[in-house]
Amino acid sequence: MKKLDRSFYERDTLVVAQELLGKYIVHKIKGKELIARIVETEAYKGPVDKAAHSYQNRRTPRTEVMFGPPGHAYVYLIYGMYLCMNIVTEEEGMPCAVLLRAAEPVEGLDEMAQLRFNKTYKQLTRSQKINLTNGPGKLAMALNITREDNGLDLCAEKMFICESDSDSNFFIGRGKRINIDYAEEAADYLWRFYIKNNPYISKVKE
DNA sequence: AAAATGATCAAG
DNA sequence: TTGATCATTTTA
Repeated sequence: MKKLDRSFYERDTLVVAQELLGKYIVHKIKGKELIARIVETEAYKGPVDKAAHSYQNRRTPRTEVMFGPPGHAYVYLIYGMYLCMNIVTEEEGMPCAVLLRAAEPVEGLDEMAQLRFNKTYKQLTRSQKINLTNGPGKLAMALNITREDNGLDLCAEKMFICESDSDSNFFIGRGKRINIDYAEEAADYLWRFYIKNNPYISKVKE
């Protein structure tokens, strides 16, 4: 598997969000590799996007990493309990990112099961296996992503994204982003992307 | 349907 | 300093 380099991320956020589908996120943890296949993403284009934390280039301690170079992790706490994993995109100074919303567990299944449910993978119910990484907070928990990972360079060794060498044969679905009702007209942008018919995409309320 | 839970940020 | 808000998940 070949690691993506910085030029992959230094492009339009909508393109990066779509092209991240089917790629593998790898997190090295205590000599083990936790690996999951990305199946759902959302684009956040700060300068023009009312849904983004960095809307109108709002620069605060939290949004600072999005102003930095692409290919870094933007990790933040949401609802007081869960972390969301994003990847900074576009050129330095453009506060944009892609939220990783869901993935398909590939390697390190026992570690993920432990992190999510404090069980071995074998002990999980069918429902729990599906629920390991099918939402942004769940994904971050299963991959052991923490606040310390905020700002981490994803072109380095600890955590990175790899090309899929197989299974890049899928259709991409597109829809409105989730839980951004406050964002007025931006709430209707079709900036959420997912692999059609993949069982690990997040639950969407109708 | 609603609780859990705490950082964040703009207003006062 | 305060308090509303929140790119969610779980439980009931």
